[in-house]
Amino acid sequence: MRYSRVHKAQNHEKILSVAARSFRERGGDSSGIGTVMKKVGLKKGGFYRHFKSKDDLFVEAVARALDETGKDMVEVAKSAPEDQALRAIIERYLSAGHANSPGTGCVRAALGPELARKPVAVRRRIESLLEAYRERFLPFMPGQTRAEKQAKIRLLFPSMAGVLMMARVSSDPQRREQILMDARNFFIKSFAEQ
Amino acid sequence: MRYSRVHKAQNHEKILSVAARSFRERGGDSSGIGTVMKKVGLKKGGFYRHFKSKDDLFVEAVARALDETGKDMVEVAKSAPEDQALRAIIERYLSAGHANSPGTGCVRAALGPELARKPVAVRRRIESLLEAYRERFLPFMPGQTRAEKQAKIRLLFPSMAGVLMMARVSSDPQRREQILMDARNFFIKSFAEQ
DNA sequence: GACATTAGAGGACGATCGTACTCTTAAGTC
DNA sequence: GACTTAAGAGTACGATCGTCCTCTAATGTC
Repeated sequence: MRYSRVHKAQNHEKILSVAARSFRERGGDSSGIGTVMKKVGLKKGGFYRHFKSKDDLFVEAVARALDETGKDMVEVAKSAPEDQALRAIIERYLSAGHANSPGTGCVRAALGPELARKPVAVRRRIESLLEAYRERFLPFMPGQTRAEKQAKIRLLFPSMAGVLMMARVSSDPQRREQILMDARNFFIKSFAEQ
Repeated sequence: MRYSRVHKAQNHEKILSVAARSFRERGGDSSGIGTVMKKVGLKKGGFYRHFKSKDDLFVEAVARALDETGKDMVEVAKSAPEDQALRAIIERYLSAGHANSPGTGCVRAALGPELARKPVAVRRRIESLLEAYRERFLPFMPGQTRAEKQAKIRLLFPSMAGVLMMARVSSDPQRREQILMDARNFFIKSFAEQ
């Protein structure tokens, strides 16, 4: 039967947030439409009233994830002493908490190679999402020109994502923390000091 | 019918090298046993004469890939002037060629998050493969102690992998090259100079 | 209040998945 | 040369996949 517009909007929200988490936790391929809908509490029959295709959901979920993590990270930066903002960002990104919860963490570290394999049309949409994400961090980056700051962001986040993603491979928590600590020191020294 | 031991060994080789490429190109989930066997020229019926499970093939394929890329990278380092070895490694890793051919490139950048999602037993096997990989690069790393060199390798490769993986998302070759170039400069300055 | 629209259920589509059998027939062993 | 072993084909298993269709009943519109 037909449901109200607000009811639909609520379900749309739920699908998006469940998908954003499920994709990051299991990977896009292992996280089917059926599974996502079931976790929302719906049957898969109604999926296509909300999204044109799975790739469409994927992009929307990535957008949602980037928005959430970006917002969170900016908050962390803002609540730090002004000259410590970037350091706070790095410490948060390379924290044990982030490493232990990919489902609510950075899209790059959870889905990077998968993004690269998507068809060009999808990739272009994702690129612009990433650009918007980077934009948020401009105020916290050192550097003279805007281009200089942008270049640093384009280097810092992917690098940290690589470290985080490989730290997650490690099965030993102690070793994992060691890796993250070394990385924090390195990135703080390279980006946040002077 | 039964085939000879050398015949089996040859097919084993073929399966492994096809899988190593296919996994990196399409991701483990999108690269099924049937597809791999077909590309080898066999039917999937015989697969389990060669491997216990798909995860078993996965680990073996990762081993193969790490061995090949490690060997290649070490060669690059060795054929460079001695004080330029690490620089040569970085330049090769962050080259357009590497970015454009994930199927023959670094496992981290192609399968990173997927590795992190595997069951612990699988992850442990992969960890030790990565350790062996890192071992190869000890001679080319600056640093006083062995621990110091190891720490640098454990930081450098994942970081570069992150950059490479995100560069692959970019649909514009020029932008991609810009990202890689900036990263080369950064990593050379941070690791290969002084 | 009549009427067109639509959210979601339910089910079917053909494909592909990983795994596990049997069967044929040649290889390896003695 | 008789006998055991095993490589690979072939097939079947139950699941799951993304997508599309029909049906229902309530919603939004006039």
